[in-house]
Amino acid sequence: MAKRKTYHHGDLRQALIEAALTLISEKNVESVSLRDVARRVGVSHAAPYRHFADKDALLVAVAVEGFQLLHDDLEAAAQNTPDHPLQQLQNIGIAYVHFAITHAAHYHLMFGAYRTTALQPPANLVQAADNTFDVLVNAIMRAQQLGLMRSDDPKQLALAAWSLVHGLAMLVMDGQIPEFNPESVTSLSTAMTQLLLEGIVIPSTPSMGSIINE
Amino acid sequence: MAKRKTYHHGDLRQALIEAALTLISEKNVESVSLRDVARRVGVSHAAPYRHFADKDALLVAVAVEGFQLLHDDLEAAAQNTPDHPLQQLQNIGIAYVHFAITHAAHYHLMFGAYRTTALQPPANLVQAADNTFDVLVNAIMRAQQLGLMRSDDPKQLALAAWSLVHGLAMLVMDGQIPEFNPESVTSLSTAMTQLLLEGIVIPSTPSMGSIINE
DNA sequence: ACCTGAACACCGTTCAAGT
DNA sequence: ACCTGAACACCGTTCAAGT
Repeated sequence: MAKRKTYHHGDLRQALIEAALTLISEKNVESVSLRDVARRVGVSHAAPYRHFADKDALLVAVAVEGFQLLHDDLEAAAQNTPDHPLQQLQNIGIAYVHFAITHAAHYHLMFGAYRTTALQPPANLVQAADNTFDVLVNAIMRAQQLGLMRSDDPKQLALAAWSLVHGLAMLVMDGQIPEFNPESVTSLSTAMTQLLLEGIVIPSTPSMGSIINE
Repeated sequence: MAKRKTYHHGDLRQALIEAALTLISEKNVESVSLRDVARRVGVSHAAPYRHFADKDALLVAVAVEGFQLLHDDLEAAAQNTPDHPLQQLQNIGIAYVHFAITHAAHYHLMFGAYRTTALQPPANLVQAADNTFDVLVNAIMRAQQLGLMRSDDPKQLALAAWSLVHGLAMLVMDGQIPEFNPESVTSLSTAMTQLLLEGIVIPSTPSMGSIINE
């Protein structure tokens, strides 16, 4: 009892972040108010302003934590099959989509939090996203070093992969895809990443290799 | 004068949709209030409820119009090069990203409007999205008929393409990509669609054709 | 330093009442 | 039928005041 009376929570800042995440997971990003979060923590509705400039700043902090979680998931997926870079890359993609689906509200927040007020995302959010992106870039560079992948700019290749899994995750989360049952998501992301790896045109037709270019 | 006094606007419903789109384009989706829209049209803040169940219903109507515009843009892009299905498919992808960038606020609304209250998007919104998606599916089926493309389920192939352009558009709009100047977007979407067409692994290595599969 | 409570200018939504 | 104006229960944010 004595400990808890000390002007609240020891670390109100972190408590607010965790409460926000909990509430967002229970409902969705848009319908969580800053006053909700304060109530949840047991503090007045003005108290958060001692730790965050405004509601957006709190949401950005939650988003940054999300990118760190995603980064760790992707790294773990990469470590599972370090021997085969192409499998590794595909596993990263599958883990990416899996994270988005199982942390839907959090994931949405990660890419839309700042937009309430600011036009550009804050620097630390972009930084956290870049760190995550680098897991992809590194896997692609390893594959290139082994001669398994085109020697294009690895950032370009990684952007294609990121776009694919990000778009797929968004479409699934937004209910735009019929096959939306949680189990089929893995097979779906497996098929999609496979298509990007191999290409969707007929591969073994030497005579048409240049038709696409120009 | 006489005409405009007739209990407002003739078609208040359509006037609200257009005013909402204008305001959303000027600011962004989140910061536009239903009362703003009513003010813009010159009507009381309760008047919209004669035509829409709630704010979400109005936003969904705006989103449906967005999908119709996008559908028409994609069809136009497909008609430009009807002779070569692969070029056609790539042009559709480029036009898709171009639409998203040039109608950023509208595009965001199309994929996030309903989420304020509902968990699943309303049926007419999904229908409008499906019509747009079919432009992609049809282009892929034509390419398949000419033997230019894998004979996988065309919906699967179209989903990969949709995921790619949707993800790319989202990342660009969210400021997550360094190369975000408007001119380079076309070359960026050209490169990305090209990668999906051709694949990102080294194409001409017959001995490793089965490594990716399991 | 850190938090509170009242206050301000807004919301979305409802509903009796007007024409 | 279609719209209004007041009212309700909320917001995000600010700020003097308390400990």
